[in-house]
Amino acid sequence: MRIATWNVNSARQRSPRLLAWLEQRRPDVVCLQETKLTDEAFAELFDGPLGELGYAHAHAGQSAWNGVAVLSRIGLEDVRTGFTDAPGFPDPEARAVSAVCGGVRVHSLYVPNGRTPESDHYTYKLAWLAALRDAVAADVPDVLLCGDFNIAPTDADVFDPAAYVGHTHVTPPERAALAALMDLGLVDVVRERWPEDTVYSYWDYRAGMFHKNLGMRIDLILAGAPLAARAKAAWIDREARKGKGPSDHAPVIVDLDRAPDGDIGPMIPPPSAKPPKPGSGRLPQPTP
DNA sequence: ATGCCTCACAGCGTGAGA
Repeated sequence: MRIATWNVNSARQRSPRLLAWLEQRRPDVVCLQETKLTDEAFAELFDGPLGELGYAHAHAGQSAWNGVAVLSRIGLEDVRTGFTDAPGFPDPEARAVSAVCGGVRVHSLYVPNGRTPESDHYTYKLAWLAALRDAVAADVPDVLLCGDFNIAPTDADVFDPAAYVGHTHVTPPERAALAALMDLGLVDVVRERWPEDTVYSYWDYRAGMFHKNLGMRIDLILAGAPLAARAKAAWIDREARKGKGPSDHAPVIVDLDRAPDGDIGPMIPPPSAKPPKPGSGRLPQPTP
């Protein structure tokens, strides 16, 4: 089961690349952000092409700004637009949609940008994240939170932390809000897979930032622990950021292994088990 | 070449993105 999330920065502008990418990567479930389309416009543009590729879709949009969707070719049930007590700015915005796909509730999220730490939009961002946490708590652990979080979880997720002092995306309150969300029992599957690596999902269009690999990792897949344990691969598809007419974000992809049908036994020896004598096994021994 | 910003809406500039 392959799940992906991609801030496409206008589904209309990205249409050819999005459809080609779906054919190439064949994800089972895709979360989109910044479609920038009304539901009617999205349906007019994508009902046909997505149907041909085997995807059903749930879109929550508005004119010009925001807009999120879940695409699935493994079932799309119990669609929910927005979430309980989601704050607006001041009116509700199209920043969240979720559906049950293959037995998992998948959320496509576009967290408010925040603009500057002094702005009303920043207050809105924190309130939105707090409400999201309360709203999704009941979905854990069979849940995937996918999307553009507009937060770099740690300084390792920013090309130059010094360049972002005083800016949004890296402030302690934003990171605390993300941490509170993850404290529900969610795992950042890409960082878990690449603990020491430089991995970014967004690069500014300007000044050749992508080509210098000066970016940020702000697009995340947060998985309930049992789902995270099934992750066989988790990566950021930098290929989709190359070439002509890309989004400024790259897709994030996770491949989940099939759920075990029954008890497949412990994956590691219990703590009480005696470790084998050094040199007694065929596997290389760890070096201190 | 991975190659130096893009998008929407308005209406040929402006605000937003992060």
